[in-house]
Amino acid sequence: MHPDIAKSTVQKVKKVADELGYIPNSVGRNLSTNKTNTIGIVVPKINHSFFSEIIEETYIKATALGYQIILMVSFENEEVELANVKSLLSMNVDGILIDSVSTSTEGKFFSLISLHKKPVIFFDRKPRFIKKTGSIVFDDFNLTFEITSRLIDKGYKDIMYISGSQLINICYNRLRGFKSAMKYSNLSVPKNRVLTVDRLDKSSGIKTFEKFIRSKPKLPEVIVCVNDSIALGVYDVCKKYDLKIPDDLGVVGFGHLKISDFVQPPLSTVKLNLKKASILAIENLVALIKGKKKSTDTIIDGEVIFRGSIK
Amino acid sequence: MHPDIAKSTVQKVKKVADELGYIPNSVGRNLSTNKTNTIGIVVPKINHSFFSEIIEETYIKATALGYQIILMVSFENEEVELANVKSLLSMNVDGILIDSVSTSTEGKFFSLISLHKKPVIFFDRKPRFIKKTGSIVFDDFNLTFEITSRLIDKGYKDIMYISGSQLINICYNRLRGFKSAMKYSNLSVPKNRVLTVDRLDKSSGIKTFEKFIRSKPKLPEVIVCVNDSIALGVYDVCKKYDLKIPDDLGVVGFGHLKISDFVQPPLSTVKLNLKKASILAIENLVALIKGKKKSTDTIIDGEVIFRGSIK
DNA sequence: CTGTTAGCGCATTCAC
DNA sequence: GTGAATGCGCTAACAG
Repeated sequence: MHPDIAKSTVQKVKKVADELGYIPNSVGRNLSTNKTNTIGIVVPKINHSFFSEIIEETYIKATALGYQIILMVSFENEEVELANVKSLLSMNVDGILIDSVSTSTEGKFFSLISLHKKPVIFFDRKPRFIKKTGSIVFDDFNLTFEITSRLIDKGYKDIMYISGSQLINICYNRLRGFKSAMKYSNLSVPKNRVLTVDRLDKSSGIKTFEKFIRSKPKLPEVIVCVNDSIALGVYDVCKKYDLKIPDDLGVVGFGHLKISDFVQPPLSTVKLNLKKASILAIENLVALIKGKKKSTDTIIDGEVIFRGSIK
Repeated sequence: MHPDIAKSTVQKVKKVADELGYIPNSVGRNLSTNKTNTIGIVVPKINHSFFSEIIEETYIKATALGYQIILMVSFENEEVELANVKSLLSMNVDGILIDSVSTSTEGKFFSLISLHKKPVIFFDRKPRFIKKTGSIVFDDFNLTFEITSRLIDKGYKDIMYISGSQLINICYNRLRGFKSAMKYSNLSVPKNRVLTVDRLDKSSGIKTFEKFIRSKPKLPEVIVCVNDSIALGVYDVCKKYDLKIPDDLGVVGFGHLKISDFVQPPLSTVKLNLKKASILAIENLVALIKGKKKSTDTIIDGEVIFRGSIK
């Protein structure tokens, strides 16, 4: 657009175009400029309060910055995640934000992204074998340290932990935080007091914890779970086997799912600053896309909430 | 691709391409074929169990049929919705699924879609002034008739209704269902027993019902709300003004939000078959895109659930 | 300062 | 049956 064309002319043309219903075809523009003004987002699930909040917040921020979100869902499956990334690269998104479920593909999806020189931000979950910077993660270690320490302060001693794959940063750091807090108070963590789920969803939590219960074990006093989904799985199993929370068993989660406010008793958990994280993630990604900034790693805060699920 | 090239050759080429990390650029293909294999979806919100379930189910079905979802959010705002539709047309999506918030633009977004000859399916909410076929809606009239009739059977007589704009099909049909059920039992519906909210979200419900409560009215025995969000707004106001549900006031919603299971007391509501509706919507839209079928209108069933929110 | 043209990556068409 | 040329809609570079 030339700056010396009269504004009235520009407006008139625009108005006529608008009246005629003309809408520029962005596919042509995309091909010509090699930019699409789109950001690919890969998450494990949609219909889940944690992820739907992230999707909504990133959508809002991206829209405000002139980018359209292309949403991809991995359904907690690594192969699907790889296919998602391929699709995004095929669609020539300008950058990728990924809450990655990968544990064992050794970063195949990541080398593809690198090869195509696409800016990428790891969000929340990041495979530990990927060393590259450019991430927004939560303060998993310290928050788990804190919630565990405060349980100990309340008098709990025999504490069980339910973790996920140690190849994922969040599982690794949360378990480390738990073990550190226990060690700090000179409490031991026997091998049989750490369970591991296959996937970080409720059904995996049910499967793992029910297997434990069926072995007729001595119950721990409280169970710290790697996230709320697993904790709610524990709730289900407790109900099935008639164990009272918090009297027979305390339960603690991480992540503050919406329904954790409404289950009976309300779940003690860690509330993360999802909005702040989402906004910063998009801002950083757009800065990378525009070449305005180098990759950085940021840790986002959260807050421990104790409620009826513990004594 | 020529059919007589040996399969082994094809596989070899594909393998090499894969190893090299080559991924075809779909932007070029889209321009060349004038197809994008994308479906635009416009919804009022993401972080909301009703919509996030719809988004997830449509995503799953669309992916299975080879289409990528382009998600747009209107945030219950008509102008945003119009901008969303323009963006989708600009991106040259192959078809559009819209849960429309429009009440007064007189179908400006719709004439644009028509002008661009894009297949469109109206989902759930549809502006009443648009007569074109191609919709998947829920059985608003009959389900509201049923829930109201069953309240009457339980002995309720003084029943209030909280509705939304009568220009939106769901509000119109649900209110009609309510009035029909009342009339069927020879119960009157005085003007002051029907409230109307501006928008179909919780905050509008709070605003409207609180204004009513502040006028120190004679309370109805039960309130039937156009949806669960409004009903949960009523819950909030009842809590604030120390009204006990269901003793002081019964409350009934529509749509079965996830948290309606967990609020105290659990909300009586109508559970809709969202998965069935979502799948059918995508199937129909893809059939329209492929020119395999003419537009149809389908009504999806649901189920009345009575719980602690009524006596 | 304005109008013309080449080219983005792919599919399809047309000669060969 | 193969390979080269054309064009999709737009932007950017270029020539006039």
